[in-house]
Amino acid sequence: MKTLKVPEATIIRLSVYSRYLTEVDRKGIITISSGEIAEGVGVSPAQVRKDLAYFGEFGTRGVGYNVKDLRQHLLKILGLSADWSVALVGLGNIGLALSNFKGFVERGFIISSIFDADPNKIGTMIGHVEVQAVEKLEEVVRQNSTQIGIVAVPAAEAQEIVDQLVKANVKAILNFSPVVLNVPPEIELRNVDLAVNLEVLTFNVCAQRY
Amino acid sequence: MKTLKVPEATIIRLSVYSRYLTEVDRKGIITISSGEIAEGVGVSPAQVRKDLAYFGEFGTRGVGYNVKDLRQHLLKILGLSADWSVALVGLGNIGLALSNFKGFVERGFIISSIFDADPNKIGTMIGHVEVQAVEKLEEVVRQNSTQIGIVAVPAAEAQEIVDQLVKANVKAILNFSPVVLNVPPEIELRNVDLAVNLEVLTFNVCAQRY
DNA sequence: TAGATTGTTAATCGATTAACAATC
DNA sequence: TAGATTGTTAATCGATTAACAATC
Repeated sequence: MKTLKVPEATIIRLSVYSRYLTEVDRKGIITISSGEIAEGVGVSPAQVRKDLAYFGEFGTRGVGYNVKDLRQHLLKILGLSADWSVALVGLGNIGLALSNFKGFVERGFIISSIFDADPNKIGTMIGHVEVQAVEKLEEVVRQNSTQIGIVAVPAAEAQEIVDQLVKANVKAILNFSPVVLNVPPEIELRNVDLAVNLEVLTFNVCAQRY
Repeated sequence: MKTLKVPEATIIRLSVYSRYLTEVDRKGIITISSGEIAEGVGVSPAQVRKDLAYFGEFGTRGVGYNVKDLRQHLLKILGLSADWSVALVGLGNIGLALSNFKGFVERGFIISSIFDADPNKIGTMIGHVEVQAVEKLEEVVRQNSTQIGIVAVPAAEAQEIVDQLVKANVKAILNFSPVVLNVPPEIELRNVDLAVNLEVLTFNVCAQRY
């Protein structure tokens, strides 16, 4: 199969389009044009069509796209046809916030296990999930066949946790610790770096002076 | 002044370099080469030198860069020479996590006001900051000359909050709501979209099958 | 048919990489 | 001086934009 490489920026936009289409669908709108999607999410119509073209032909010339249809296609492309089991490691401020985050459940990300090192937290319930000792991570994650790990532990512990997640056979890791992590090339890793986001803003604010 | 446009990817990396240099400096290391920085943060040496070259000549040929020096230069470039006053709007799960996030303080981001709509939260203290009614947002933010707003409110309210922040003269907004926001062009806006991050991962995990 | 909008190609723009002269 | 490493230019690679033929 000729797998034309898809830019990561395209994937991010597809995710945004799909969420926008959910909203549009809720309003009962049946058909939408690339121009309307573009308007709704703040990109150009050409960009929308180009992004979709990586994956097929989903529209009808002269008409546009069927909202429900396109939405389903996008969810399929993003791998969201079925739920994903997620392991959350670290129940500090950020971990706790993530454990309650509605946006994950809505998109089919089910937090099926939670781990922490603090004895006071172990055994407590977060929703229907019991917080477990971090020592059990590898065993539990492996048994659940959990494919995604979310790392929200202090920077100093992050690499150790990631190593354990890799041993437990997760396929992807979302990291909230502000450290550079090493993983084998077949493991998907993304970093969410909150301070960096603010610093891009401050740079731009300062750059306006020039 | 000839303001050569700097890629956003470069700014993000400068932020990462600066944090890495903080770490290296703590170990008492005096000099570092572009190759060592590259190794430490997972990019190429050419990339490091190119990124720095947008802003000047900070190294010595044959020797490398002075760690403390380069770190200071980077902090200056990123606009981190002085503290920034930040207004946090929304004290739900994510807002609460952000209010306690050490990484902000470390880099000079001081949360100087917090707002929420919930009467039960108004008046409570988060550290040294009293939670205020969201109705006071514009007045307080303006009086504090707060330049950065962080939006962590439900999607439905986000645009309204952003409009108020803009009226109150903030220069930059970091948005955690999964909605597309409209701001005047002079306002810097960045979106942190947690679900999108997971979806890039699931796409890539699924794409491995091809 | 006439109008609208897609899918796709070509042109443009921008970022990364490689190579090397400058120089400590 | 010889070795090392920067700063910078040119080459490559990749993504976005513009334009338009295809077609509903």
